[in-house]
Amino acid sequence: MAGSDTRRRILDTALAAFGRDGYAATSLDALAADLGVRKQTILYWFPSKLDLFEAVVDDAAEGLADAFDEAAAGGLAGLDQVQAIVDRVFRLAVHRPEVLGLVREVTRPESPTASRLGARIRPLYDRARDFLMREMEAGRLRRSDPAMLLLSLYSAVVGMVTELEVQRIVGFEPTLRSTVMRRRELMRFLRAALAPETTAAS
Amino acid sequence: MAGSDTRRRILDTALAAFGRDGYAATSLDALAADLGVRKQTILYWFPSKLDLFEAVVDDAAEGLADAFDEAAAGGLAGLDQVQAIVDRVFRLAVHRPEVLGLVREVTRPESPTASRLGARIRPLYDRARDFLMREMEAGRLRRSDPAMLLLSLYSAVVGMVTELEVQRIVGFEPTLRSTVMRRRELMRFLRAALAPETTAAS
DNA sequence: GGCAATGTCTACCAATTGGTAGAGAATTTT
DNA sequence: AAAATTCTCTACCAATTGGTAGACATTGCC
Repeated sequence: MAGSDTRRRILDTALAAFGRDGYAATSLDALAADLGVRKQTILYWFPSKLDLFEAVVDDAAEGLADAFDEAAAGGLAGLDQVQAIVDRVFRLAVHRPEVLGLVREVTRPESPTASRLGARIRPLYDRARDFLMREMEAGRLRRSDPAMLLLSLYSAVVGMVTELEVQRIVGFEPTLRSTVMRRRELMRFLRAALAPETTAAS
Repeated sequence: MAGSDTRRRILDTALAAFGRDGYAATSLDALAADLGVRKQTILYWFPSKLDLFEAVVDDAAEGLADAFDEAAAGGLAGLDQVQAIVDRVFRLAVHRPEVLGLVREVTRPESPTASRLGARIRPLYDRARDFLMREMEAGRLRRSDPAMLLLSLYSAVVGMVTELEVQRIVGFEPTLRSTVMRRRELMRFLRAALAPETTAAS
């Protein structure tokens, strides 16, 4: 059983490293040093660096799917459901920022595994789109192209969560408090954009 | 004069490579091959890879600043000004996607040059914040924390523009038409979020 | 023409990279 | 206890990395 524990530890450490530094900037030697183990142990569990990366991507996708499932389990509707998902993603981002870093890493044009993550994410995407369409149909969300809307949501959320460094660059140090404020601001933003028009349409 | 032309070509090619593949995944040899030149020529113009990267960052920041200046030159107000900037950034993203790829690259936590870009971007940031505050004051934009709002805007715009690959992953191939639609969708989003409340305040 | 400066090149180099081969513990199975 | 399996290790390796030293060509200047 010690073996599969090693495997688990490798996956976790690799996720952190790939998510933080990117694929190219992460060397197996450095990873092994972090783990207190030799590089060859990593190559025993994963035949190559790319295989390891793919396993990490699968693992991260699973984590994301779980987070969504959890947020969707409450059976909420409309903006409340959106809020629950945003909350959940933020929680994930706070205590495992590497996951979203990895998403960012894998969604670059040259990524050899973009299609892999795509396949893993696709079901989530379809579910989310169905949800949005249903809610629009029911008049609980403003009507618009759900695919486009999802991209907007994705960009806003991942952007907001991932680009913490921008915050630092621009002068204010990210604290727990400021993170909470960011989430609140994002929700204001989303509410304003998603709420069905209550008065006259323009 | 052939010399400074080489320098210019190196900067352009390096910007494309760093923006597309990231710093670590870009080798000087590959860059040199792209340029039809030897690596040592690059090292003649820029003493080290990191120096080259910093020069590229400066160059990109300058390009961004120019784009903003151009968009701000019209002297528009409120949402019209926001729209002009979004339009301009989109145009930049369409014909030089590497610039925003580089922004993404440089805004990761481990980036050795985050502070560099920060210093270059800071004036733009201050100007934008002043603009937002003025417009809120004048009642032309919904009132909220301008710093937070700027981060939201930044995330939404860069996210939307940069994460083209997500679009691909999720199934629809980015075309010029779809890019235009994305911009329109983003503007709807922003208008909804930024427009001053015309009816009762909550 | 001689000369200095500029710019690109060839020839290397030490360090690091991902990866192979296989020895040697430790554990499980028989 | 012997044998087989599982796991981690040492010892290498070829290729690539960023970078140095210095030769060679080209240009403009006197």
